[in-house]
Amino acid sequence: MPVAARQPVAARQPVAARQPAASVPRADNRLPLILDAAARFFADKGYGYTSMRDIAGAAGMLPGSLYYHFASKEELLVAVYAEGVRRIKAAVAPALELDCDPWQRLENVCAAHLAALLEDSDYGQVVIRVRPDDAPEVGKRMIALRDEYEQAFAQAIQGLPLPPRTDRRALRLMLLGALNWSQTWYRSGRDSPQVLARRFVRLLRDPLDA
Amino acid sequence: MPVAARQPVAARQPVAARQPAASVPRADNRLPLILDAAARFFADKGYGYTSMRDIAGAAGMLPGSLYYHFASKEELLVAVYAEGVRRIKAAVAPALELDCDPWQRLENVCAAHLAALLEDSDYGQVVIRVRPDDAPEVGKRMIALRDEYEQAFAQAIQGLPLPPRTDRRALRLMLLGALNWSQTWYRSGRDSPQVLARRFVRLLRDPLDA
DNA sequence: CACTCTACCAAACAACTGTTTGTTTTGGGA
DNA sequence: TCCCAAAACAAACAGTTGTTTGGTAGAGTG
Repeated sequence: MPVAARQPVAARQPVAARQPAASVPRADNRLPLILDAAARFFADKGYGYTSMRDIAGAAGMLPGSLYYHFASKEELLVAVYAEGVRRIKAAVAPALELDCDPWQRLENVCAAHLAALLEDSDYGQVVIRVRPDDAPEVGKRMIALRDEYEQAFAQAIQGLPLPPRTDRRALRLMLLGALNWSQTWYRSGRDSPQVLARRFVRLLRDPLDA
Repeated sequence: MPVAARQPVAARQPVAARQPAASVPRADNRLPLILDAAARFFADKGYGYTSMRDIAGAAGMLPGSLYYHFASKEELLVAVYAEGVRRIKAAVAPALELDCDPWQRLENVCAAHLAALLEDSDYGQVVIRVRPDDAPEVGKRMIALRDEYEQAFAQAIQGLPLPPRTDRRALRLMLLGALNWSQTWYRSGRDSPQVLARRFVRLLRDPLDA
């Protein structure tokens, strides 16, 4: 699937600045359209199973035209991925800052995380679905982006009043894993993210040993 | 990536039976080699990112030769997938049948599940890594195979002495999700499956609310 | 020893891949 | 109005993909 591996030279005039003057983007810029289309395909077919032609077609343009905006397919992926992380962070942030019971806060954070992952937009799904090593050239950047967010999640766990010697790292991995894996079995219209978050947190909070 | 989509006609003489007599397989059959190679590639590159040439090369034969044993790439995948499910089931079965404390049994089941998933062989990893919809033609069969196993897992949870009105379904989804997602962050040589299983089960069992 | 399938080789097929190149359209500031 | 850069087109490139076809070495059986 790496197919070509010709020199990735960078696009003609990427999205970066120029020498002389303003380099003002135009109003009819279809870049957001490209990102939306890419996000949709990456989310429900996966990165490798999506071709540049799929994306270009959905955005109403020709494959080659994408390379005016992105130097490569992988660069397009990071753009979508970064936007995905940004959205998840934005969805979780309010819940994180709300001043209330730590357990309630965690539940809200989980609910926001789930909603961003399962319902809100394709961007969020991309972050969970696409593996960094699907795009070797930019994998490290993707991991960095993801870690950045997970730190925010860790913060919600750090605030919990837990018994001494509780393994907070294990707790984080367990909860985040359970949430992320829900992409596998979740069906829209049944239990809402809010309800699921409540159940999961309650399972952790309450003692199950009779 | 579906590339061709020509008529899948089925291989010349698949692995099925013949009309006249015995159809005795030969001793130097390289079929297991093919399966092993496929499992290895599927496990660490993913289904779509693995080409028939990759597999054939690793098995020391030509791409076309694979079609003597399998009618298509997707059929090869189900074969590997089925073997993967079989191995996970086999790994978990002893723990499931052992007569002991239900919580201890669950922990053992989780440990076996994790070991099969992370360390034992590539076959197990394929079951978690490859999504059924990566292979549309055989996706349903893959789901059926996976469900078959998850029922066994549900059995371990059914045996737990839980407080009334505990949501066993949520508990199963949560635990299984956490275990399966571990493929993302697990690094061999650090905490063993046994240790991880113990931590996870304990987090559920003990009350975290101080 | 002759025969029969099993299991493979060798070579091609058409479709599809990411990407490049040169050219053209078009919006917005001067 | 002119003009330039932004943004897109049109067409090709070289390589990879899953798969098919016809042929053949060589075990295993009688």
